[in-house]
Amino acid sequence: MKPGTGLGTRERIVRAASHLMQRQGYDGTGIKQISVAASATLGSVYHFFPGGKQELAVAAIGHGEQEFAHELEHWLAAEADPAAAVVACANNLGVGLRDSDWVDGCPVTSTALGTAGRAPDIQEAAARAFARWRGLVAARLRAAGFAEDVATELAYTVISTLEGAELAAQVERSTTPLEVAGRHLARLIDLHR
Amino acid sequence: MKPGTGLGTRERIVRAASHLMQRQGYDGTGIKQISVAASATLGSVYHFFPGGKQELAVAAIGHGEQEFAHELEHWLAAEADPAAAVVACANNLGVGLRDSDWVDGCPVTSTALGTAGRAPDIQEAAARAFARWRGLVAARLRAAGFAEDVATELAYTVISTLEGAELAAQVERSTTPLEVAGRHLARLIDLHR
DNA sequence: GTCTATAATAGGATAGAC
DNA sequence: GTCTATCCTATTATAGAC
Repeated sequence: MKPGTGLGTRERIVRAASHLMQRQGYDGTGIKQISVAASATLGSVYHFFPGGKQELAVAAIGHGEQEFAHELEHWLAAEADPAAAVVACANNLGVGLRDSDWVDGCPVTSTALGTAGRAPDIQEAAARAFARWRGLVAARLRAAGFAEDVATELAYTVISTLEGAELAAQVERSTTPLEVAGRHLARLIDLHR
Repeated sequence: MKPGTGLGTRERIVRAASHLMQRQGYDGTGIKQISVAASATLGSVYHFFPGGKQELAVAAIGHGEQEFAHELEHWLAAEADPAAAVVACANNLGVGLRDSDWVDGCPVTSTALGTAGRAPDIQEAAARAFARWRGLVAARLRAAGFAEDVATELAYTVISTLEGAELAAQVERSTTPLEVAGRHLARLIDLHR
C-alpha cells in the first residue's frame, strides 16, 4: 500500500471482519459477508488469510484491541483525576452504544465467547486484548500515585466492571448500568487512594 | 409428563438448547445438534417449538435465568453478611468455570450478544434474566438493612461486575478476575453500609 | 492480487407417514 | 408425539483463469 491511496485491501478486510464479528459474533458472520462489506473478493480474503476464518478472526480481534486501546487512552487522559477519568470511560461507552442503536458493544467479547474451548488462537488474542486494556488502566493509576499492586488489582475490576456494564447496557438498551458502574468505580478508586 | 418417568421431551430439548447455546452461542448451535443432545428427533423439536430456533432460544434463556437465579439465591443465603455473600458468589462462579474447563460461562450472555439487534424476543428474554438476578441481589441487600435506592444501585454493579469478571475469567482461563472482583465488591458494599 | 465458478458440506425448516 | 426423508439455501474453502 502506497500512502494517499486509501486503505489497502487487507486493511479493509480486517476492519470489516472486526466490525461484523463485534455485532454478530464469529459464527454469525460469513466470509462472503465480510468480503462484500470490505469491497473485496472472496479470492482476496483467502489470499491474505490462507488460514481462513480463524486467522481472520485473530486479526479482527487484534484490530479491535487497538481500536479500544486508543479510545481508552484518550478518555483516561481527558481528566486530571483518575476516578473522574474512569467515569468518563463508562459514560463514553454508553454514548457509543446508544449511537449504534445498542449493537456495537465490546469488539472482542462476542467473538471470544462464541469460540470458547474450540479455537485457542482466538482465545489467546482475546486474552491479550483484555490484558492490554487492563495495563492501560493500571498505568494511569500508577501515574496518579497509586501503588503498583493496588493499581494492578483496581485495573482488573475497572475492566471487568466496564465490560459487564457494557454488556448489561446492551442487553437492556439503557445507559443506566454504565452510569451506575462509573459512579461505583470512582468511589472504589477513591477508597484506595 | 407423569411424575417418576424422568424428564419430558420438551424439557430435555430446552436443557440441551440452553447448555449448548451457553457454550457455543446462538449461531454456533444447530437445531440438529440440540435434538441429538436431547435424545429427541427433529420433528419433536419443531412440534414443541413451531417458532423454530428463535422460539427455542427464548426458552433456553428462560431456563438459564432460572438455573442461575437458584444458584444466586443459594449463595446469597449462605453467608450472614451480604458482602461475604457476594464474595461467595464470585468464588463459586470461578469454581464452576474452572470445573467446565472454562467453557460454561453465563447462560445468557453468548446467546444475547450474538443476536443483538436482530432478534427482539431473545433480547427481551435476556433483559428479563438480568433484571431478575439484579432483583435478587437488591432484595438480599434490603434484607440486610440497606436503603431501597442504595440497594438497587449496588445490585446493578454487583451483577455487572460479576458478569464482566466471569467473562474475563473465561477468556483468560483464570479465576483471578473473579477473586479480585469479589474483594472489591465487598469493600464497595461495606462502604455504603 | 483479483476474480468467478464450483466443490463439498451443513444449516433451518417442512411434509407426511406412522 | 415421534420419526424419516427431503427441499432450499448458505456456508467454508478451493481451483484456476486473468
